[in-house]
Amino acid sequence: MRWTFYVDLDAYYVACEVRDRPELVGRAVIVGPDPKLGPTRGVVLSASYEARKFGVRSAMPASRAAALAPEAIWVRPDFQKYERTAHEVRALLRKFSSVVVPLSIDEAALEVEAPDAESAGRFGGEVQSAIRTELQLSASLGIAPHRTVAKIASDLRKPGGLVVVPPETTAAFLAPLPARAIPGIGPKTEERMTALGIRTVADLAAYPRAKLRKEFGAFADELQELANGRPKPSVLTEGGPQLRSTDRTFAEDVGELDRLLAEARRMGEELFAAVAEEHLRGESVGVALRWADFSRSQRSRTVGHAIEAAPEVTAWTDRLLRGLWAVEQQGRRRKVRTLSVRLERLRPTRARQARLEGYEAPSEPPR
DNA sequence: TCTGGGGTCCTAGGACCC
DNA sequence: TCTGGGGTCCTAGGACCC
Repeated sequence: MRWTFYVDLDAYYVACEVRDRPELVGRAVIVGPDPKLGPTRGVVLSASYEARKFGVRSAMPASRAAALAPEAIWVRPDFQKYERTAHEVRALLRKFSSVVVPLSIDEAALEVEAPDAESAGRFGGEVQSAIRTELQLSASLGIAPHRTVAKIASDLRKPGGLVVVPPETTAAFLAPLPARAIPGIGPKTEERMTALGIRTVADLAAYPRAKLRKEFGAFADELQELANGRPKPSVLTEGGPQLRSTDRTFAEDVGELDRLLAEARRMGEELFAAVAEEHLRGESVGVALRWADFSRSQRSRTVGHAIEAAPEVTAWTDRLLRGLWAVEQQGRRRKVRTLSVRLERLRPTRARQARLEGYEAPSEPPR
C-alpha cells in the first residue's frame, strides 16, 4: 500500500533558533522585528508554544505580540539559516523515501510503501525520532493514502503529533472536523459557508451539490468529493516558479510619486538581477500598491518577449506606477503603505537561447 | 493592536480570431 | 440591419497558504 507522509515542522523558525541557543528552551520566543528596538510595522513570523500561551500567533502585528507577551525574547529572522536547515531536513527525509516533495520551507510530503496502517504509523514514528535526534527539531506527521487528507491529519495534534488515517476511515475521520480544516477554505469562504449553515465537513458532504456549485463554482465538486472520502489525486506541479516579486512597506505612508518611482526602480533592478541569477527571464512586469487603508491596486504588462535588461524593467515600473498614481490622484488620493514589483511569466534562459536569436524585435521602452 | 514578504490559483470581462 | 458560438490571451482583483 502506498501512503503519503505529510511532515510539518513545529514552530519552525523558532525551533531553528532554539536549537542554536539552548538557553531559549522552554521560553516564550518570537521570531520577528522586536518592537522594543523602535516602532515597527512588521509581524510575528514564528512563535514558540510558550509564547502562544499568551495568545501570540504568526502574522500578528509585532506591537500586539509585545503587548500580550512583554517578557518574550525576540529573535531577528535569519532566512539563510532556515533555508540551510530545510535542506538538512529534506536530506534526512530522503533516507526514508525516494519520493520527497518539498511543499514549503517547513513542510514536505513523502511517498512510502507499507502493508497496513499500523506499520505505516510505526515507520512515521521512526521519521519523527530521526528528525528529533539528528536535527533537534520537532515535526508533526499526518499519514494517509492521499496528500490532502495527510495534511489535514498533520494539523490535528501539534506539536509532535502523529495521526494515521486508513483509507476506509477517511470520510468518518473528516466528518466532525470544521470545514475550515480543509486547505483552500480560509476566513472568507468559511464565513460564506457559515451563512449557508455549513460548519463541519459532514455538513459539506450533505449539502445539495447543485446549490454548492452555484456558490463555489468548480471548487464545489472537489470539496464534496473530499468530504465523502474521495479526495482528488494530488498532481505534482512540475516546472519552475511562475513569478518573482519583492515588496517594501514604508516606515510611514508615502505621498510623493518621485519617492515611489525611485524605490520602484531600485526594486526592479534588484529583482531583475535576482531572477537572472536563477537563469530566468520574465515576459511580464507588474507593480502593485497597498494603500494606507490596506486595499490594493495593481497593474501589469506583458511585453511579448523575454526581458533581457534591467532598464526595460524599470521603464515599465515607471509607466505602470505613473498610471496607478494618476488614477488615484483623480480620486481618493490615498498614500502608499507598501510597494510591490513583480516579474511574471518566467522562462528559463536556456529555452530562449534555443530559439532563433534576434528574431524578435528589440523592446520599445515606454515613456 | 493596525495588519510582512513571498508565493499559488481562480474568476471574470474585454479583445481578438475563426 | 442588429446580430452565433467557441476559443485564447490579457488584465485586474480576490482568496488562500506558509
